[in-house]
Amino acid sequence: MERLLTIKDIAIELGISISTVSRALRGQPDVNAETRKAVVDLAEKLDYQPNKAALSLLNKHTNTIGVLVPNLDYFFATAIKGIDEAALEAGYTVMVCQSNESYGKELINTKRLLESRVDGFIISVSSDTKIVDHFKKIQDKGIPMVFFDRDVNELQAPKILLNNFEGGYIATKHLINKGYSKIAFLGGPERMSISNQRFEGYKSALKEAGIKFNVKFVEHGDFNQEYAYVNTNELLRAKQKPDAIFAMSDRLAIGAMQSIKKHGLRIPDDIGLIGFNNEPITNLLSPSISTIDQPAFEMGKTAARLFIEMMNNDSTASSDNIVLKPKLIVRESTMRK
Amino acid sequence: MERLLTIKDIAIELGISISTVSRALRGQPDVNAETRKAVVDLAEKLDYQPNKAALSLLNKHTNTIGVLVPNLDYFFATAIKGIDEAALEAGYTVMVCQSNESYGKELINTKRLLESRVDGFIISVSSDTKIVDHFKKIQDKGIPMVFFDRDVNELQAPKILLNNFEGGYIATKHLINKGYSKIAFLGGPERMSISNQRFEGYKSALKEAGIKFNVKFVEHGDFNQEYAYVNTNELLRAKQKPDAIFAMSDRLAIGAMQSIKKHGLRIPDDIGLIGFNNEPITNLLSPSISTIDQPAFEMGKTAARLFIEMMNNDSTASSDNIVLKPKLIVRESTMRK
DNA sequence: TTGTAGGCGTTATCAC
DNA sequence: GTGATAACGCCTACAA
Repeated sequence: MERLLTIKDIAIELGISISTVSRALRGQPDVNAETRKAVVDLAEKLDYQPNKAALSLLNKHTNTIGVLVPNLDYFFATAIKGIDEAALEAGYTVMVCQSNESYGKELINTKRLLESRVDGFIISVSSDTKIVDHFKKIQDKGIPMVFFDRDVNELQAPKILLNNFEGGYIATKHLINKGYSKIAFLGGPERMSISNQRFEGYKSALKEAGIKFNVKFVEHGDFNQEYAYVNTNELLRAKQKPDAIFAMSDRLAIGAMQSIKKHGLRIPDDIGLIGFNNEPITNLLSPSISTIDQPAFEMGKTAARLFIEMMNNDSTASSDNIVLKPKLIVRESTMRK
Repeated sequence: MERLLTIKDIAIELGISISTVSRALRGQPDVNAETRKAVVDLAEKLDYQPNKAALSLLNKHTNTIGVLVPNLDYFFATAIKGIDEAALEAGYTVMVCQSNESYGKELINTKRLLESRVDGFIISVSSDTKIVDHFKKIQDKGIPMVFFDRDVNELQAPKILLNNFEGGYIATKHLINKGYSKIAFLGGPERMSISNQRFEGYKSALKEAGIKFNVKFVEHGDFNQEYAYVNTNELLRAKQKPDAIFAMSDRLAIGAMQSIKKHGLRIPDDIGLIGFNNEPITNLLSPSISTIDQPAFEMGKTAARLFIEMMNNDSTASSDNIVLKPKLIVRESTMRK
């Protein structure tokens, strides 16, 4: 790589000292107007860009936030937009890494971000992550971090979460209100906090309605559509068939929908279906899928703001959780006559 | 931010010199085995991470690729996965910035990436970008860059493109083969290369089939679904109605579909519809939408590989375009009996 | 108003 | 085998 322009080059060109150039460029008061103009003009003409690495070495901060996400699907892409916006406002740059739901990749990314000396982290852990020592180490170093969407019980750090329990509760209750009673739950990986919390909400709504919880109506597994398809097949092949399905994500709901259609059942008449996330696609499918809205953009923005606040107050220890409210979105897939 | 551990700390702790620590950590041969072990163990224990900024200052490179994309929708998210994968293999880190299709944001991002001293750029320009001086400046500095997906005629640089002309051609030809003849084109912003190339392919297919090109069947506009909805309304309200629509993106096709349904027309019987991109959603809608597949992951991976090759050969001037082939995906929306 | 010197974390080049 | 030292690009006392 070519050597890029430095203030030294400008100084030499102009026959003045480096410090004067530095001062002129940063608008310090004690610089002769002419000198300043000469410097600024030349810098402009030569398209000078300060070297962040040098700054970072000097200032002990990079003005960079490391963002760790499991993937770039609709939810996270939207959340990142929110993070991006808030970060930009505050003069921060964002470095995004995706783990692809893999613990190993998350580890590598964490290391890289640490080497890049990001000022802090905004994290949503991979579903594959069982031990969180890599995050504990970050904390030990006194580097602030904020978690969002996916909770990590083992870690004391500020978290921006959705009230997943409530989400599961209102989804299930909605199904019950619509007259469904044999409600199945399509979950994510067993240990996943968000999946489990939604599951608890589901059970709570059943209990409240006096409906006995039935283990046979519960399926757990991976995060993808194919899995949901297979598991729904199983539910529909069983002797005891559900008359409604609450899927813990829209992706899973779509997989379920495909299975239901393949079985020749009608939604919502034969079987009700509700998802979670309010991905735009749920409104385009036929029938459109009822779901629980999760304010992705707002979550990202809030996470970034909280992070920036922490940076400003130097309070890396804040551990207040911010819990956002889920919202029921009723569409055709649960509108049984 | 706290001061992070440095090799100096390790040196002091161990009562040896900084250079020895450096050598030990980097596995240089001329270090006493015991010394090495002491250093490595302590570094491990204290979770030492080298400071990239210092390295970068010294080495004049950052091992970082700046990636500039218009957004994080399905296509770009997938392409970024490809870039990521290839970059990781080669020891590069990726910094992703999205312009939100805004020229101003693209400018800011370019500047930031430049300040971060990325070793080079992988770029897909915003649809809003009319002048490309900011990219010319990068070239002038001798920093390598690779473009993908969206072409920029004014710039001489390697590009990974889809054969958009061919894509437009095969999409239109498919409609013609299915018996449609009054085929409308739903385009993106007027100046956009990809939109225009697809448009040319469309016209070429019409001509070949002896179908007279009709300006009234052409709509241009923004990139989003709502726009496509409005413009399709217009097409369907006109005296001369099309019997098929070729939308230059799946997003637009979805907007068109909503409009068609609202008008009470049946797809594919009353009106045929084909999109472009092969977003997964097109296969889930009812009817499923025929489309043109664009190998997003491969494009990203190829772009990154080309970039890395350029870095290794120090040949910043290569300007071979790599043109990938589009593939027709036939689904229900064009399967007229 | 301007210049000099020291330092941020790391490596490379010499010397010992 | 190990240790000083200079250098990377920049900023900030301090000195002039």
